[in-house]
Amino acid sequence: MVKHADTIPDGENSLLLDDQLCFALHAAARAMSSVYMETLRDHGLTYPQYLVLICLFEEDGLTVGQLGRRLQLDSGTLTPLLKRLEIDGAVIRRRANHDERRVEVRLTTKGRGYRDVAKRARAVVLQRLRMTNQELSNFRGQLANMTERLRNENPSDE
Amino acid sequence: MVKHADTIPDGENSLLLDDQLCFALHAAARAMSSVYMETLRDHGLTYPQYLVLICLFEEDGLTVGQLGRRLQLDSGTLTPLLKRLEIDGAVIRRRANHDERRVEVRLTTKGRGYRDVAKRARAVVLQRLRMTNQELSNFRGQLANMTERLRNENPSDE
DNA sequence: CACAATTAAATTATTCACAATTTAATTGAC
DNA sequence: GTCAATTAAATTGTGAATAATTTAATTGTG
Repeated sequence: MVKHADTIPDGENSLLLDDQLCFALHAAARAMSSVYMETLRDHGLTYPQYLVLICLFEEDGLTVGQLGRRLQLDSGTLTPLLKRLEIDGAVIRRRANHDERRVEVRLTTKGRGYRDVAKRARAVVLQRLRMTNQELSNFRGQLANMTERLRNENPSDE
Repeated sequence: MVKHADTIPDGENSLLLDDQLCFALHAAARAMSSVYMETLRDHGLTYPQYLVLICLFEEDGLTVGQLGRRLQLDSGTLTPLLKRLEIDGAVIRRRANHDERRVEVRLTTKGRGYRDVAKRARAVVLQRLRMTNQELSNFRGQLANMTERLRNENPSDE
């Protein structure tokens, strides 16, 4: 008897690329990054740098650790990225007075100026997406929900 | 008169991190990769290598270019990745007879053996997600739809 | 046939992601 | 107050993503 389960895309066992949620997610994330880069590259910024900047627009003077918890990135990623932003003149890194282990990151005038670049980059993305605020919000919620479940070691009963 | 539009998360102009679809997407993609890695790392595989392998499970003997079109990756990413898979003994790369510019990638017995690892990795993800096949399929469709719109240079009327 | 244009893959360089280790500052137990 | 434990960031090493360039094979035009 030859089983041909492998050729039946049943959802549970399929390994077909087009059935993979993970591939769709991976592709979407890279497409999103790519669209942001169209605008950002003219200003010498990268997409992860954009994410760091909007964190600082929201609250300036965060430490490396606070940025890392917010963005889910560790110092191995952030330290060199922040050094590049400092060389560019967008931020200043300074050891905290009260605890010299901490490094505080502050926007310069040039750094605050990137706020307009960020808004323009975002506008391009929104124009392409053509989604209503409601749709955007829903989709974002679904993604956040999924992320939370993926991060949850014990799915309810293990 | 002081405008305070910046502090009102209106969806259109907000630069708050939690309002960013892009960040939710970025975080979800990394969380997904992380869960796959939990299983894959025990076998010395990475997540992008997993994606290449399931392409080859679906159709063996693809060329570098065909893999690239399927996964949206160029030779700068694929060549070193495939060399690592070859060193691992999972695939063999061979110039095509009829056109020596092409490099065909074929699974070895060891490579085909990773099919079980791939299924197990996928099972862990599905268990965490706790989504029905219908939900998975819908979500995948939404992501693919979004990717297509992001890739589309001219959104209908430019 | 000869030679320009095209195609396929590889290479080089920059940046990001992440694991593992190291260094330095701070805290806590005694 | 001393010293172990903890915390914060930096460093090191590997792999991946992408742009730009290079090399080699093939195709097409004359």
